[in-house]
Amino acid sequence: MTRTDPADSTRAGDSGTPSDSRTWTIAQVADEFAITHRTVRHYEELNLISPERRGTVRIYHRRERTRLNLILRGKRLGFPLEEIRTIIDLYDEPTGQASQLRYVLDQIHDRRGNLERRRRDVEDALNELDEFERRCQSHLRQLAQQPGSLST
Amino acid sequence: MTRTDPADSTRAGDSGTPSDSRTWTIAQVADEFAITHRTVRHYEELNLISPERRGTVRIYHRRERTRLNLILRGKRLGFPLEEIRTIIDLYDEPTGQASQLRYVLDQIHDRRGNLERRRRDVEDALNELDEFERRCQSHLRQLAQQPGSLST
DNA sequence: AGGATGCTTTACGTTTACGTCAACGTCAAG
DNA sequence: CTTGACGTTGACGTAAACGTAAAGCATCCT
Repeated sequence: MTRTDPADSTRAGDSGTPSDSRTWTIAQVADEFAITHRTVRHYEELNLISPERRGTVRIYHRRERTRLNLILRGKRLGFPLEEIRTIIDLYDEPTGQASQLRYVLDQIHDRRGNLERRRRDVEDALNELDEFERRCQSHLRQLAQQPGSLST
Repeated sequence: MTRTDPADSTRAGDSGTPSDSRTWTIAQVADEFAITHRTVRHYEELNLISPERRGTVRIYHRRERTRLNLILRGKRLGFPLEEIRTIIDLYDEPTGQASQLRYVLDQIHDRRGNLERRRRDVEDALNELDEFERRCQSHLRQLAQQPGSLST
């Protein structure tokens, strides 16, 4: 029950412990993120993460954990993995040239449109749900005040 | 380009034209909702919609359009079709018994939790996107004020 | 009459996102 | 040294959500 939530902030500002060198095994990340080894490797196959290799074994750094957080949130939001990859790749690109930066800004614009529609969809769904609940509850109250209610 | 948006309100209050009897063919609904025949029939196979049958041909009523709106929004939010089915089925159940109503209210509770987390996820993603855009733009301004900028 | 169109069913193909073995390497503990 | 525990690479399986013919009716148009 005491699950250490792997909520990394995207930027590390903790200079007290220069803990940016911590590493994790595949079992540890799979466990903390509540996914399987297979899933972790699958994300690697799709180039969503790229852990270090010590010989043949995979070593996961903070960077991979940050990416996994973004991946899983993207999944919760229903994005396909390929799309998620392009998004999180966007987040840590060199951004050297101005043309490149403008391209990135374009992408950001598209992403925002996408996310804003999702937000509207969520809001609408929640509002409908609320209204429906009100109707159900008023109906339930009516039933409670009528005969034949055996408090089933 | 002049696409009639099939934005039905869930409840019909338009008593001027008792247009609740309009019907559509599969081609019409597929076209208006920008999906294929196959998709429409697929939703029928999964009991997400159940159009009338005139002989062998399918006739779609307002009810099907309402459901299609809910289905497509559910898809945009990343819900699997089976889950969508249980949700929209919930919305038009008999709700006869009190026990049934309580069950429905329970389901509503679960759904709301789910949707609220999605909302948080969307908000977080939007906030990160905004911050990232600000960084990109400030970076772009720096580039514009330095030599070597050939306005690529 | 004879296409051309539109709708139908049947059925196999495809993509995504993993699940599930199988078979093998490796390293510390008994 | 061998037994686990943990890791690795294939490679095939699967469920969801359609795509994509293929082949058959029905009707409408000229």
